[in-house]
Amino acid sequence: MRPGCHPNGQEGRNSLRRYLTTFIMNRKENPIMAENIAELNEIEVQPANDAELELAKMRHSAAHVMAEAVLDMFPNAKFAIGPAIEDGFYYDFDLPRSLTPEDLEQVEARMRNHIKKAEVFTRNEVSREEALETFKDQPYKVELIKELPEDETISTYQQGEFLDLCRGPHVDDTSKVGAVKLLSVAGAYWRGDEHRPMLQRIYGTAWNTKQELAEHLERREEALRRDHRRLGRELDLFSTNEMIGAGLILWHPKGAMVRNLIERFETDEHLKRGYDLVYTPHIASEETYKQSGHLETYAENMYSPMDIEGSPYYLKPMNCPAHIMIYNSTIRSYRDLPIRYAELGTVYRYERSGTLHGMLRVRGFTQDDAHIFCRPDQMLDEAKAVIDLADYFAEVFGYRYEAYIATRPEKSIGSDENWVRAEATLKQAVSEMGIGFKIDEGGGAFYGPKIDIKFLDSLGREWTGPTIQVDFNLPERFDANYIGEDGQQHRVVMVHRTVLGSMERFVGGLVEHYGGAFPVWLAPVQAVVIPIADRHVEYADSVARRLKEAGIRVDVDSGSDRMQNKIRHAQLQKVPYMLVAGDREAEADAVAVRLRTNENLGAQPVSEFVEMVTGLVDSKSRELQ
RNA sequence: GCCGACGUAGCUCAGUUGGCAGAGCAGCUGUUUCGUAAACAGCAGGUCCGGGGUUCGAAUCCCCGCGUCGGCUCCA
Repeated sequence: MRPGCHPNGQEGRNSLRRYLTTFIMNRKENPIMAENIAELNEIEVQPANDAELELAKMRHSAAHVMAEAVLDMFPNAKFAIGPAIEDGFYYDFDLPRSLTPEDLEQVEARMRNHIKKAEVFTRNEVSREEALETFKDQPYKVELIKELPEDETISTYQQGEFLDLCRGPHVDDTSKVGAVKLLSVAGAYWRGDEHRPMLQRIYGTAWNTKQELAEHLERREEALRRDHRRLGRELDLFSTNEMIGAGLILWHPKGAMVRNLIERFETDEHLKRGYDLVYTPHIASEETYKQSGHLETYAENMYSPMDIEGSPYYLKPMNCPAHIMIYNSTIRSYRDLPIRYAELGTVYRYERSGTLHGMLRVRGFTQDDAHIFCRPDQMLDEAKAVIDLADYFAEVFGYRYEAYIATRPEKSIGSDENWVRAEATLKQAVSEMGIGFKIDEGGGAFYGPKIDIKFLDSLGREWTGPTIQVDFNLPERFDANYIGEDGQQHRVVMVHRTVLGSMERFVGGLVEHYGGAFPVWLAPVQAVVIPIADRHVEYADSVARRLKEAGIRVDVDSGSDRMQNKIRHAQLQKVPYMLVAGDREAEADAVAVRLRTNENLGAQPVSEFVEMVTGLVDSKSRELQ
């Protein structure tokens, strides 16, 4: 965490990438693990049960088989590490040339050969000296051996011609490796350090049966079909533009409608829950970020300053300094607290070009930001109230979620007393809300502990959700106080929190969660009226007028297409309702209601349809009837 | 930022050895007036990502830049 304010929550979107990110994070945070290099060459996943352990063992063995195949093709290959990961494995190689997709096919073909031969995995324990001698031509292995703890047993595994430094375990022989498919080649820094050599990493997936492999590949296909970048274009929600610039989102009318509906909902909800709305500028003077500490520790994420009559000003990367200024604009009494400032605050952060990703990782975005200023004794209730809000939003959007409490990192500021109290308070808040949580040991910001809530979407993928962070830093830096009952000045407690994160990221995630089929209350177009022939257009228009009066977002498809094609078109746009209007309907003041689920509800009086839809909208139902 | 791949019509893509810029869908126009996922015909649509170079000639080869994608790093 950086100093200053709450996180933007910009994690990779797919499970593999997220998994790896998490893995690397854990390495950094756990020096004992990080020292245990041998483990790097084995199984990175934390198996929950025996079956998962067996699967991970098989996948790790698959990595060895892949290395064997690569050795066939490149006798001088240098080998780095090849662990099992979620759904599969990878191995990093240093090769004389870049791998092509054709190479990948060849590696896979050779792997199948080795698997067919049932080569036995043979374990050998060797001394450090023997190991160094054996791997003297393998600089990465040598580095690993040298860093193994003194008392570590060093073992090697061999199958066929391939010998690797490895602690195991492995399957008995290569025939036990299941259905394998190589997925991609990518660059990866040796030991994740951008100052060290770039290796070539081959990712593969491996399953016990062909059937499971096929199912996994189908899940990948499904994720691809739901990709918000693809749906964003197909449903005309947003775009980016090379001229405008990378990482800057253009919200088209339909995407803007979805966003606006969410913003209205969330703003109303905040007002109901005692937040005050504020607006703050997009730029602020250098002084601001000197005092907040951003220029000390967050400068690399900030854009170069612009000159205003000789003074440098910065595009804001966070909203908190401005909010704290509003707090400090007058003397506060303990009676005024808590004060909750909410703002859909648009911030700009420099992200390196290679990290940009659709709407999920961008350079300009709008946070549903809020800062709560309270007394220490109010922290518990405030934290609980935020959790309650998060729980409500999760329910409305149909996410399950998991909570993590991130505790004090080694490098941190603030008194022990403050930390102990804040951590205890956050734990108590989560417990009292009846929510299970995991501890992210040492994962807190240096300026305070936090609660992270991860949303789990319809495909079981994790998304950064609400965060609640206690901040001991900014109130100090900006001398933010209140007058207590004792007439003395006291340091105010500041809590940063977002519930949705950023609108870009949240809507992007929501598109994938729903697969583009928004619930009725969020659908940019809720219904399309489909006149069967030209003579029905007038009636269709009159239906549309009545629906619009009732607040329903409706289009009339009065083109010359046949009804079938109009239905197809509305269906592909994932419009919830297709209202067919022909002679029979015009006669009966009705519409024939077809759902995007292909269900046909038959003819309904227009008034009945309006009632049904407004009911579903008011309740924010995810059902269509 | 780094490694690799890619960039041709709104979208998906083809384009041979360097020799006239192509298809399907979408769009527009006309015909058709149809009962639950694609009527028929015609027309129009191009800075072949941008800039520079090689060449008689560049979408094609070379260099630089921009963007996108898969990862790494970063972010959390």
